[in-house]
Amino acid sequence: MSDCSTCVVRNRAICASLETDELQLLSNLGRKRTIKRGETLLWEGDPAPVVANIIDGVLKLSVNLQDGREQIVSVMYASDFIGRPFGKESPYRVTAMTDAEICVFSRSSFDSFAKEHPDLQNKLLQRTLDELDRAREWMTMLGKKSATERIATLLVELSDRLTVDGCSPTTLYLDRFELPTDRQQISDILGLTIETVSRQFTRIRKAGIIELPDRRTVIIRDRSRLKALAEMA
Amino acid sequence: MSDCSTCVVRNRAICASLETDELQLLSNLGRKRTIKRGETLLWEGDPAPVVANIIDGVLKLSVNLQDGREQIVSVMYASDFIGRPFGKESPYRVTAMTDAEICVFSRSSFDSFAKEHPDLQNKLLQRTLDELDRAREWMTMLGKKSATERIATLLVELSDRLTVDGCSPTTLYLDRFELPTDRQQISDILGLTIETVSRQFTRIRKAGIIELPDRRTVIIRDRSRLKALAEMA
DNA sequence: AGCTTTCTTTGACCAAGATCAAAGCTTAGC
DNA sequence: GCTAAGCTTTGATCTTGGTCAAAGAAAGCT
Repeated sequence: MSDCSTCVVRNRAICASLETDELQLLSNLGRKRTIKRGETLLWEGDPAPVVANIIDGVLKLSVNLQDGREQIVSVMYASDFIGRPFGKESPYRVTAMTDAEICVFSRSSFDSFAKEHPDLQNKLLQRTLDELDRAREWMTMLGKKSATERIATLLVELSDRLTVDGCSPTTLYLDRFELPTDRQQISDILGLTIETVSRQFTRIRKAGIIELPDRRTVIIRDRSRLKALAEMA
Repeated sequence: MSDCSTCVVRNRAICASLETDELQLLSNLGRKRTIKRGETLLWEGDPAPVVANIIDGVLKLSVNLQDGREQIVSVMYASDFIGRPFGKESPYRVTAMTDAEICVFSRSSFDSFAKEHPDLQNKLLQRTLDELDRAREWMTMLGKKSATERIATLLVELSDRLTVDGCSPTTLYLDRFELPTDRQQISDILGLTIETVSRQFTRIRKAGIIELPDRRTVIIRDRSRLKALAEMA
């Protein structure tokens, strides 16, 4: 890879745990790669030959049931870490929701590098714990929340995580952002159908809480009411 | 703590990554503790002062919404690791579903011990990754599966994880086991209501797939059909 | 541009599961 | 043993969100 020191996620990705010279070593193992929207990086059941950092773009992890149903189990953003280090195969499919740029490592070389850099491993552990917390929050949504609550929750999360550079130390929420995906995928994230998603968007829009100038753009007009919707009914 | 070397989960818990002398050190930091069914070990939002290994019994992690709804986000069994090492507070409540025995460490002492034992940390990372996989499988269930599929999935999982000693190398399934909990909690695990859970139990029983000699006991009569139910419709 | 394809919205209807209510069973206490 | 307090099951009805179908809008192509 050319140069980690100028990488836009240098200080947010797991690489942040490394000193300059260690970073150089890791840098030799990885390479930058772009993937097009819709392209699948890892298939479920693959020996999962790679792990990666997301430099830019949005990717999804999904579980696909045999009858064609798909559940998106995670949406990953810039600086997130992708893949299954140490042993196991990837139990889910990893697909780009937008054009994306990632920094790829072969799993075996990453594994052995990690084994020798406890700080990196510690960072990875903390990230995985955070990811687990996020997954469990999502479970609560899928298990207990109504359609309206789910849409509101997703919009709040996106306006939080989709910040242009993502690294503002104070939490910066965007009031206008682009949905990284079409209605079908939103429904797969939320465990709803496309029609229900559409109806709920219309409902929240008519209530004056959001605006939808075009199919991809969301403008939040009343954040506190949106948050209230996300929390209860 | 008295003696790790005779601990029943010695070879399955994260302690398995330690040599005898290291184990002795860790052993000095921890202490055994019993908790009664229904007792809560950690509250959400707590500074989460402890982490623990489960020696025996079943515990649940739950998220409680303000209006009283509860979603159980994980069920933990013997040898599982509980708590949030490194920094963050516990975002969920940890409660015993059965009487249980656990091995507790103060978080600060565990954290510093872990920092000095990369093998332990590596083990913890692998466990967390596994736990993340489990959580995401659960998400698929909550997002996409029908009531019948959910019950069947839970029964298959319980018959797998509730093995008496849990350490058979070949996968041993139990055909007769005790539900660790009442119908209410089953419904909170599955994202259903208590009535739906009851009706589905009746349905599967009448189909001859399981028997329910009393409210807590389940006997699996036709595992392949149960598994088929768990996978699709 | 005009035409096709794909995505989104809206409507009418349906069904799975929730809610409300009551009756059976267990369990625990006296 | 008897009674009271919980669980659990069953039934009747209602609601939310799913399904089926068609009309509108964008985006792509020639």
